[in-house]
Amino acid sequence: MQDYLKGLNDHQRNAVTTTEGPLMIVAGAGSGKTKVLTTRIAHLLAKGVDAFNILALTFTNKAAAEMKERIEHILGSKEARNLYIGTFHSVFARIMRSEAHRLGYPNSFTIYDTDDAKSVIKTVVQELNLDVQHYKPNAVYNRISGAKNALVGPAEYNNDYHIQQEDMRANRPMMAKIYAAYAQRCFKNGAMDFDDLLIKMYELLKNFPEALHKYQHKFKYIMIDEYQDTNPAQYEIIKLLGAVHENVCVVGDDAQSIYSFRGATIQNILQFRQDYDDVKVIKLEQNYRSTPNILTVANEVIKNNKGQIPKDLWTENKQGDNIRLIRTMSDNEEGKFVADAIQEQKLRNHYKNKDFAILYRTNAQSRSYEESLRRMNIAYTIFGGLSFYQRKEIKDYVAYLRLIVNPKDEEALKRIINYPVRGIGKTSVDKAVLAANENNISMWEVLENAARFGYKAGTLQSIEEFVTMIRSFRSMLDTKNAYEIAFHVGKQTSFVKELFNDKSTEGVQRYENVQELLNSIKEFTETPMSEESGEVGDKGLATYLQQITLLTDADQKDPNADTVKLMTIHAAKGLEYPVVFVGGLEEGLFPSGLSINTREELEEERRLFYVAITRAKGRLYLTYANTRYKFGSLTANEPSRFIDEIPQDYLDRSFAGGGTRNQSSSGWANSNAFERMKGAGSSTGSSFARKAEPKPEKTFVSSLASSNAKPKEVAHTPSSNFVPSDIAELQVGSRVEHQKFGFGEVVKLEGSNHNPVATIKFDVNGEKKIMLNYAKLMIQK
DNA sequence: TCATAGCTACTTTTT
DNA sequence: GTAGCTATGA
Repeated sequence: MQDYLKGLNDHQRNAVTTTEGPLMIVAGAGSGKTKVLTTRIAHLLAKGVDAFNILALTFTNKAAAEMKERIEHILGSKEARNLYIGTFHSVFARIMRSEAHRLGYPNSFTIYDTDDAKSVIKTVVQELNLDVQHYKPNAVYNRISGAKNALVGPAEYNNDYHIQQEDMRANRPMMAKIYAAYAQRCFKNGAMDFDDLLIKMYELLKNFPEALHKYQHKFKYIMIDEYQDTNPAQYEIIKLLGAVHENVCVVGDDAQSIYSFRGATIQNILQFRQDYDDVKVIKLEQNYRSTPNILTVANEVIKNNKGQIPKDLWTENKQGDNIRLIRTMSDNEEGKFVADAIQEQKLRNHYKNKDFAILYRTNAQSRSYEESLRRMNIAYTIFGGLSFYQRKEIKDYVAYLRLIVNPKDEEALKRIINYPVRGIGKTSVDKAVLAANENNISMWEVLENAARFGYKAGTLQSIEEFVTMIRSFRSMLDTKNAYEIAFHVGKQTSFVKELFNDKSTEGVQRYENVQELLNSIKEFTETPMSEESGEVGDKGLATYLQQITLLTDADQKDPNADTVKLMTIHAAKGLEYPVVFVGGLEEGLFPSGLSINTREELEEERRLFYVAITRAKGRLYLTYANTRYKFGSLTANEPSRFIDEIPQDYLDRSFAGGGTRNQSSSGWANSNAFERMKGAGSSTGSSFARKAEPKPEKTFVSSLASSNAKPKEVAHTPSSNFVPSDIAELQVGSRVEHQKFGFGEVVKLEGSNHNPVATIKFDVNGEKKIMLNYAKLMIQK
């Protein structure tokens, strides 16, 4: 037997050596899924299969990179670099680089990220003379994305009775029009959004038999990781690609399906068994990761979901500690508790920073942990949130590069045409966009022929200079690599110099970021790629741009650094840590208040909780806070319903509420004087700020400033026991306290369930309409 | 045409 | 709390 097969259990080995025919591996959490996948690929290669004939699709770039590395390690060779391995999006983007022309796109097409896409949507909504407030880019984008992931094109969208009914009910009758206009605009811009990468791939295979034939025969072996998170578009593509050889191997766990908001459907698992003959199913049920305690809790929690694929996850690991459940008074104390616990565990059990992960439902929650960790001098890394490439200065720079590669890219053009300021303002830009639409040409073409469109002499000259400059950059495309061009652009345009001259802290940071960007481009041009280097523009700008758009924040940070890792649960999928903290176990946050309206949504939240629990190898801490700042205002929260689903014998409950005395009680004496000053002009001089603000002077200044700016409003300082009440209990006639406006009486309740509005007559500030979703009100009892 | 200040609306999760 | 938009004055 080959060495690499020795460390596998029977089921795993079976999965690895079953190379021919459709195969479904149902892999429970921690059952060695990645190991099986990588070994299976290594096995194929060892058997003599050509790396060029293997396609492996993963969910993240990180997973792909890790897999490659492991395969190389098993084989001890560089053969793995020739594998087609990556995310659906990146693999298809790579293929599209040489096939897009068949669909009428330039092969140098641009990939629009979510921001670009929303910006285009906004533009088309405005051009259709619709209200952007009503057709919010965010909502429209999600709707269109949903359609695309289900392979519903603009025409079908428009003709589908149910879809139309839905839009009517949502009072968005123009959705189909917007969808069509958006798709057309992207096409005109020579751009694909994330979803297009899938859709266009599908169209390519569906409508171009030569292309289908080519890739069907190229990819003799197909493997798909995280299969439970694939959507119908991905499913159909795989079905087409795998139709000839039928060597399709999918690996997934229905209990870990957490991306239905992105169109993923567990249906794909059921469908798979129907679409192929003789699907072999192998279950991996032995867990190698977690203690029995953690596993039991996870199993018990997920039992509350209906219709799981029957699975019996077990382990031989030794018992371990109970799960710890900690209640704190506030999000800040939650952060403090976690930092303290990390410190304690490091001392007591000799853990390193990298043994800890802090997981949460929303990115916004990272703040309190960050502060506490920083205060305790514990090194940490946050994954997620704003990616490096989403920073303004980087997007600006990249926009130049994008425009050079693809002048039709209107988003890029609009971004930089007047950055740095060159006298082509909003009016001139609007005019160019209009002219482009009227003549059905790109905005760039309008600029190239600006003289024909009646610009004033001064503007015309600016435009011509701009066009000349971009053209000169473009002339470098064929002869220079990405770095050379990027460097040249930075030198020729003055915005880098402007950044350099900005000596503010942010300015320095921005300049450093730009330098980092250049470094990354340099690195890109110097890293060797696969043997297929004959492909179009390997070290060219286009390839570079494609790569960075598909890179997420998580891909840019070192997962092996000795730091505490902070990330959302979504981002933690596939990872494991000796000690895991799951924070914010509160109703409305986890499960999210936006996902408790249907059974399906709630079950997905529960699966998310399952994923969170099963990240832990040895110790698991669950925390929740009684109060938490949301949108900058304080809210009170109930503990999450998921806590009740945990068998209570497995839980050690405790309360971490100490250490705040100096902030609330012994601060009274000092604060009274401070309060009197701060509350000057307030009708409620007796009030006291209960907030444990680390910087009182900030509160002082801002409240002073606001009372100066708005003399009409009398400042109010919330009572010491101010905790917002549940708005559901609000009635006409209720006596309330508002954090800003003071005391008053509810005169009227109106608005929808989702957005209730109360009219309140305040004692000193008069009648005001208050949006209850955002306001902080305490009902007086 | 441009820079700034102040206001508003919003926050799930991600390729 | 903050990004992004609008109104304002230069």
